[in-house]
Amino acid sequence: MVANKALVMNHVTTAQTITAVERTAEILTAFARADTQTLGVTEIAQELGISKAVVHRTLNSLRVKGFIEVDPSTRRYSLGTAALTVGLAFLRHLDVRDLARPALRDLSERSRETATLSIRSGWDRIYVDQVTPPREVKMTVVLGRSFPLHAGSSSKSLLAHLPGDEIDEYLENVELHRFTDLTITDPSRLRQELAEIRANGFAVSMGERQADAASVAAPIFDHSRKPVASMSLCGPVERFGAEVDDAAALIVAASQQLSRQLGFRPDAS
Amino acid sequence: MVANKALVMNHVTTAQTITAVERTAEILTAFARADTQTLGVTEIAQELGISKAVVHRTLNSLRVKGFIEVDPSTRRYSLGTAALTVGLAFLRHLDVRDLARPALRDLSERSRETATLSIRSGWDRIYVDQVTPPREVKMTVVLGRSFPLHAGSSSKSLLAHLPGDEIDEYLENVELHRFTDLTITDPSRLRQELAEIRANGFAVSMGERQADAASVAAPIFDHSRKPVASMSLCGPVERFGAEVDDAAALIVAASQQLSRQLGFRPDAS
DNA sequence: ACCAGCGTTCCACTTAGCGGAACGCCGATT
DNA sequence: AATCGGCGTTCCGCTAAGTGGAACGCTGGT
Repeated sequence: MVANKALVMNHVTTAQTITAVERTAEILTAFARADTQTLGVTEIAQELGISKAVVHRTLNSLRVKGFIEVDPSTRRYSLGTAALTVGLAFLRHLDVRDLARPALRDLSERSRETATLSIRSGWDRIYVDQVTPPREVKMTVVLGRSFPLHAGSSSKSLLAHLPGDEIDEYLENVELHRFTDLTITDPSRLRQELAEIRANGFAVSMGERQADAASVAAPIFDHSRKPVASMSLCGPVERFGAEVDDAAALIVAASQQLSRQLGFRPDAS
Repeated sequence: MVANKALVMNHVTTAQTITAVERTAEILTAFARADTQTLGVTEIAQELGISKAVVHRTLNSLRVKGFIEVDPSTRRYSLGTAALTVGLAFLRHLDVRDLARPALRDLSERSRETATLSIRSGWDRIYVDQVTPPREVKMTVVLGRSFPLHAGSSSKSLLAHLPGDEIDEYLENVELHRFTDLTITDPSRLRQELAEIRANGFAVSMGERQADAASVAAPIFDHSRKPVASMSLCGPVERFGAEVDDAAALIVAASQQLSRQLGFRPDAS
């Protein structure tokens, strides 16, 4: 017999999560976010609003499993090799990366600039690969770092090709964080820009995410016609400005071929 | 029963760990170890001996934090982008990798074989980088995968240069797992081999870890004279057999230079 | 010689979460 | 179409596992 569920409802809704696990995830993420290699117990506890005792025990548990290492002399903690093993396991199953590697090399060689690959993850994108040219002045991105979908050409090219309702959702829920003076923070202006990007087939950014960097990007679609990744060419803004048109042609051709390799079929409907 | 419990309690109270955290680590590691991209709840629960309910809630918590993704149609789980972000953060702070990159390229180009870099982690080593030659038949290693310190040339070259008491500890506590027919599983024969490796300055393996692969490796020392990493050249056993001497000379020179760059100073004491 | 602030440990309290069992759903089989 | 095994998911009472404030012992800076 099924009891009356309404009666149970005044109880706290049964959380289908475990706080200790979420805290673990947050602590690991804190190490990834930090610009210093090591973190201290108090530092983490304050940043995440957890008691020192809990942070310490969590770090200890992670240390036993190899996700965290501790320097016995300084008593400061850093990421361990198990973190690497798990991260690279993710990469190993990322087909688009292997597929894009030759294209990135080719793009970088032809343009003599940096070629990057990002994948979408929720309202973010993440750099997963790059090929840099053999020049003294060049751009380098941080692999694994995530950025929101409104700033920079890679981001915009992904956002532009999402279904309309998802774009609405993004514009309604995500604050358009200002990275530089040139970041587009006005939703209606961003909408206009996205329409242009769809018309052109590529996105351009001149210092929207990083002041001294310019880039051109185009999306990569999978078999279900969703934009899953994005390739870009990028470089220092002073010299890349003149290269935009050539770079755009290269990046569009390369990304279309990759989409086809992922099973994407353009149609007329 | 009650008295028994009290005894167990007394023994366990000193453990400064949280089981939920350790389980989390084990579940993430299970994804890295699996050869399939996705895992199911029951599958994980059985492998790790945890109840399905707990696995489900843990996965759910990790999903919220981006470490795990779920395919709604198949209800199967896979690693998420946060795992990548954390793993690459580890890599970002790994100085030896950046330092070794040019050397790996040079080694691979000169030998026309695969050059690899491993770092030590406890009683294991982990591949963190490789450069492969542009040939049809070549060797490729799985980055992020860990192997024990007794099998293969990279492993042996690290083990050989540990302090004597640590070698003893390894031989006493770690079972010498047999990977192939040629894996050295006899402790005293391994000891002999390690002495030879120290005398030569490099280690050789012909199919000890993988039947059809051969390799030559030399250790990289840091400022405190500890072997922290190892470089190898490796290839298919039939053709690499003839190249061993040349490869050994290359790898020894390169590894010694890297050690110096890490602050290692050889002395006569 | 002195703190200030760190990482670590302790301990009584209590609540978070465990897990056996039940549920609903899906795909394979007949 | 009907069956059914096995999956992921959810429920709920019980309890041991974990929490966190406070105390401790270092260590490095002054």
